[in-house]
Amino acid sequence: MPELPEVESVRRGLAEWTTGALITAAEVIDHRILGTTSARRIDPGLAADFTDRIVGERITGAERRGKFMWLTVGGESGLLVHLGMSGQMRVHPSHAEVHRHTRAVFRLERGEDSTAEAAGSNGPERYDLRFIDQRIFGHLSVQPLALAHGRLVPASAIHIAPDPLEDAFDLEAVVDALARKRTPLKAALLDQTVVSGIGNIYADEALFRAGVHPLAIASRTRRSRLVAVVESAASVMGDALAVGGTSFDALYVNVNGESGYFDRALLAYGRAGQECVRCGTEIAKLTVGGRGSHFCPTCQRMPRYR
DNA sequence: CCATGTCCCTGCAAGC
DNA sequence: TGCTTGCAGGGACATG
Repeated sequence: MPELPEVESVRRGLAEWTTGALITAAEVIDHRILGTTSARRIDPGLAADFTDRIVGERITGAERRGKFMWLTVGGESGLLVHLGMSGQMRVHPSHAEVHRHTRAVFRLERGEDSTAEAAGSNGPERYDLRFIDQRIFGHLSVQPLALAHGRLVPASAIHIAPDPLEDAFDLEAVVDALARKRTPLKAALLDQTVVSGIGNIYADEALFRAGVHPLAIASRTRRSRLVAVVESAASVMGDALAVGGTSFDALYVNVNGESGYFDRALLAYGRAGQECVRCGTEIAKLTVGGRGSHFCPTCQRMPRYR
């Protein structure tokens, strides 16, 4: 399940493989990956419009805010890529066998100018960029860029808060936003308008490391504890990024198809019934905000509110 | 405005 | 053995 560290690993690969490349062709194999949930119903014009907008454009960079990632194309727009829970962006030789869950294919061309057929030139390098998504929770779209929190981001991502790895990240602002939430802290951490990039795995890990119960009400939690939770989220995601991210169920791989190793470092997520590494208590699991939440009942005490 | 609920989608695992 | 059911999850949108 790609969260910030996994998306950043993919972004780095995309930056390396696609910057400066020309998009010479694009094919949408499954139109459901286009647009948002309402738009993805049935709109035959969408796929044609999508490909028309990017074919012939040159990719100038790969950027990310939280779990939203985009390739800058033609200077003024972005090819937004959200991996959802099972999306992958893979770089393949054009002739490579097409994987079963491939939903879109972009043909890229990079390197020498096609006019330069001079001495010893092999011509431009050609390869595929493929969007693969088993569960179709991910999506692609071409968006105008708009200013939000000091950066140009795709229009549909302007409501997203900066993530902990950005210059614009403001710990005090995040804590202020959390303090206004009357919801369980776990749910507030997953709210991408408060802080972006945190998903279910790292929310559980951050709460465990900070020793805070997932059901603690954000607005009733001491600021010092909110700070600890947010700092834990930032550090645990940084640690995960350093080893290429988490591949809990093999749905996440980078552009080269490689998995990350952080699943071995998870202390709470997916460990229900196992012993807490700190105190030996069985890790418990409950549902918060519709998401499975793993925690240690001893290390993460539930406050008593009056 | 804010909080909560529903839906989208597929593959796997558990249960009968 | 083979079916059905439940579960996993991010985010858009609807509802209270």
